[in-house]
Amino acid sequence: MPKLVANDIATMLKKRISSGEWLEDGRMPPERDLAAEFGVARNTVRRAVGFLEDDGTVVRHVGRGTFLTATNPTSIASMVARMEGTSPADMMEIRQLLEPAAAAFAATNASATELNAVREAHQTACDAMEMPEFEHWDAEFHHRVFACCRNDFLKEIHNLMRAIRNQSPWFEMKKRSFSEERRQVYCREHQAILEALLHRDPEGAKTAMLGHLKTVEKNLLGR
Amino acid sequence: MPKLVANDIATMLKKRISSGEWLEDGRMPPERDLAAEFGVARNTVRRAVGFLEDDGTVVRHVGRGTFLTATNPTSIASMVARMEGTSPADMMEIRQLLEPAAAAFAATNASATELNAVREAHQTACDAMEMPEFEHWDAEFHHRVFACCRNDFLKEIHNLMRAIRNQSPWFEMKKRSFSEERRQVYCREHQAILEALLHRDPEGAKTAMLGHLKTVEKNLLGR
DNA sequence: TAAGATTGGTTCAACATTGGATCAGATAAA
DNA sequence: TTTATCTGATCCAATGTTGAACCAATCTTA
Repeated sequence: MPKLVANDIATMLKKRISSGEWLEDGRMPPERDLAAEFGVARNTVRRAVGFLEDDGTVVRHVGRGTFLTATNPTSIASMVARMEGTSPADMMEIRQLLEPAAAAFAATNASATELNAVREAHQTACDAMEMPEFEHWDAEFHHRVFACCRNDFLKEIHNLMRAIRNQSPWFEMKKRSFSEERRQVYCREHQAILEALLHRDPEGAKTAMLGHLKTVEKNLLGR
Repeated sequence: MPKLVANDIATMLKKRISSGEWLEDGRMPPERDLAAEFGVARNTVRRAVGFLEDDGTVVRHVGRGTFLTATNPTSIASMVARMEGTSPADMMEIRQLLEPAAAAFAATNASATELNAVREAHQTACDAMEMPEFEHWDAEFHHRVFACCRNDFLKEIHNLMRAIRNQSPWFEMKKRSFSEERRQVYCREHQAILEALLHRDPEGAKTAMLGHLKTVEKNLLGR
């Protein structure tokens, strides 16, 4: 039987792909380069890459090159797209993971002006009587707490969550669950968080935030 | 050197935009200037700026210039762009928030087949001797732990973190910090996590994961 | 207001790179 | 020998970059 070099090259390529090579832009070297690298004719490389194409590992475009499908550059966009369909239950679970920790960070790290911004958002929310306005300053309160912790990535995750929650199905849900009584509860709970921040009390801020989020979850999901 | 210069220029421009350049008046330099600066033809710059226009980062007006629209920090595209610049320190902080919790979820929620997948990733990583291959199965181990918890949003956040860590500066950093000794330490720590999962021990999984991430942080950041 | 300069929009031809396709010949296994 | 595979080569088609020219909208200046 002949040598089946193409098969070997295909498995080598697969190994290198799965080991993270060419992940940066998802683009493989030209067939001519691979042929030179493996010391083999281009036809053989073409056959090997053809196998990868057959099992969907790779896509080829004339004039452009060969690209990995597993890690194409649209993947970040597609992740965000999937996130947009996040269920309220999942979201609340993650908020209860992140926000208490953020509050604790904030209690130790916040500057005076940042704390002032938090207080201001809290105050404005308490004064707001209309649901959309309250809603906005409520979100702003949480946002400013995140702004206090010195972690940019955490801030961006929160921005992402906020963007998702601002979409229409969420808005409807929040509107349904809104009531004057609940608004007052939220204000009291925000007050507790704020005071813990002002007292530079990480543990207090953490538990106050967690308690608040439990309330929000109960109201939002009705359980 | 191959093609797709326009792609590279587009990502460079995005980076510079999200790093706050040209924020004063929101106006980018003329295409002719950019072409000179990057040392490419204006057509290439036009194509690159065209990409930015496509995803809404920028608007163009004949006779006036090209202007940023991303002064709106809540746009998803700009959030993703900022996340891509996440520092290793920030990333590790968030991993230490999320992954122990995910491990705890996994210990209570995972199905037998999911746990088997985790074990398989662990085993393959332990057997891998090359750095890129170990790296890949290491990441896969963590990924499969996340797959066990029943929260889709959490999974997507982890995908996001993984995508960020797959970018070139991170890869270099991981390569520098890699050593055979550390690989063995990671294997032992993964083993501990896996065993906690198999014993359905949320607290154990949580602390094992946290300990592991502390080790990774120490190795990666050198402190 | 009018003229000129600046800037993005459009088109074109030339060239380089890259995957697609084919063929004749060499090599090795059945 | 027959058959499948690899080699080396050539040509094609699609795509990207370059450099240039010209147009149209806008701004600046006289």
